[in-house]
Amino acid sequence: MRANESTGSASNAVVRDNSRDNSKGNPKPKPAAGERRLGDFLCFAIYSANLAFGRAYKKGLEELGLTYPQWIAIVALWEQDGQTVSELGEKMFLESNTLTPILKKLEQMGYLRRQRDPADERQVRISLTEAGRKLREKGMHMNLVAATGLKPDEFARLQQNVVTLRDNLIKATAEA
Amino acid sequence: MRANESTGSASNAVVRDNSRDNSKGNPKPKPAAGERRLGDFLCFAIYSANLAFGRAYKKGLEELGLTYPQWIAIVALWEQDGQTVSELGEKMFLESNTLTPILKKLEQMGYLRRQRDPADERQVRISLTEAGRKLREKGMHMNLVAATGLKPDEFARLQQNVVTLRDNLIKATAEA
DNA sequence: CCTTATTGGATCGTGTACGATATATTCGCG
DNA sequence: CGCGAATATATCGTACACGATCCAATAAGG
Repeated sequence: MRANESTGSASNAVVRDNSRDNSKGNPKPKPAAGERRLGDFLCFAIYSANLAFGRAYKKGLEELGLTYPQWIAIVALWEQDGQTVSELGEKMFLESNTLTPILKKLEQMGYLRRQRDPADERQVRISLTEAGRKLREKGMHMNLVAATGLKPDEFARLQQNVVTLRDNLIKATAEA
Repeated sequence: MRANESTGSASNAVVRDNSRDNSKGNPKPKPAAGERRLGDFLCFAIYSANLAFGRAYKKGLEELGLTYPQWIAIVALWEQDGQTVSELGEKMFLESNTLTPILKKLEQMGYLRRQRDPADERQVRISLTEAGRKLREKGMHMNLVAATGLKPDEFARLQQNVVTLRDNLIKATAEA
């Protein structure tokens, strides 16, 4: 076994502007100065945080027999029933090509119904079944606030910042 | 005939019992106590922000002929060459089952080499080729800071908060 | 040495994401 | 009314994520 790198430190973010310590590993020899490392990318922070959320939710969702996007769809439908696919897609930031398989799966599991709108047969309206609503209740207990290690006000502020970030990105992307 | 789809029985009219008829300007109808709406979930904010980042990067990455995870791998390898698959996985928060196909693709594209470590043939060491390093240079210009609509200090603080959140989640998940 | 356990990657199956495309339905306009 | 454009959803191909599992190479223990 090689001695030099069997337990490499996980990525240490080095934010240059307000260099906060977070020094827990040993610094590795850096190839160059002045270039951005992985830890400097906000997009990577979000990306990896999303993976981390997925893993944190996994256990609770397994008990429900759902995946993460499936669960989000249930929550979104519980808020308002009878949404069309594209309305749901707006909420979830997904399009029909992603949403349709998820919805078909959930329908097959008996948690929702998909039916063409008689007034406009192009549209499909989604409504939770009784089982679907029950599922939403059962998932109510899943609360990861503690796992985030954030105080309630930090939690709320961070969420608001991320939402703003997301909306700005979408706007900028649409304009470009 | 419609494409295929069996949207279930036709016997049920679309019932919109909790129809909150999203007319613009209405105050948000209050759900029962303790019930969180989609917008209240930090995990959903992160999830959708990640989607938004993917879309924002898409254009720039297309010019490089890379996907988002492929690009992250290039950046991570540029930081330190000769990493093993699992070391790279620690940085990217991915495991071999996800990483191996990505690395094989990048190898096939000529951006990196994968070779068994002679000292321990179980390990595979990854090193960027010249083309791979050039690619990293070419991608250097991709900068979405402006698109985030955040001031540099806000950007840095948000990133640090997300990193902390991620690490707390991982810790909490590992402990559970 | 020989056997067994562990480790590092790879493979497989399922489920998202998403661009490109297909198809059905409705709309607009002559 | 008829027909092309627009709309809403579905399908297809590619590429992640990830649990489960397989395999080769090494470590561990007699």
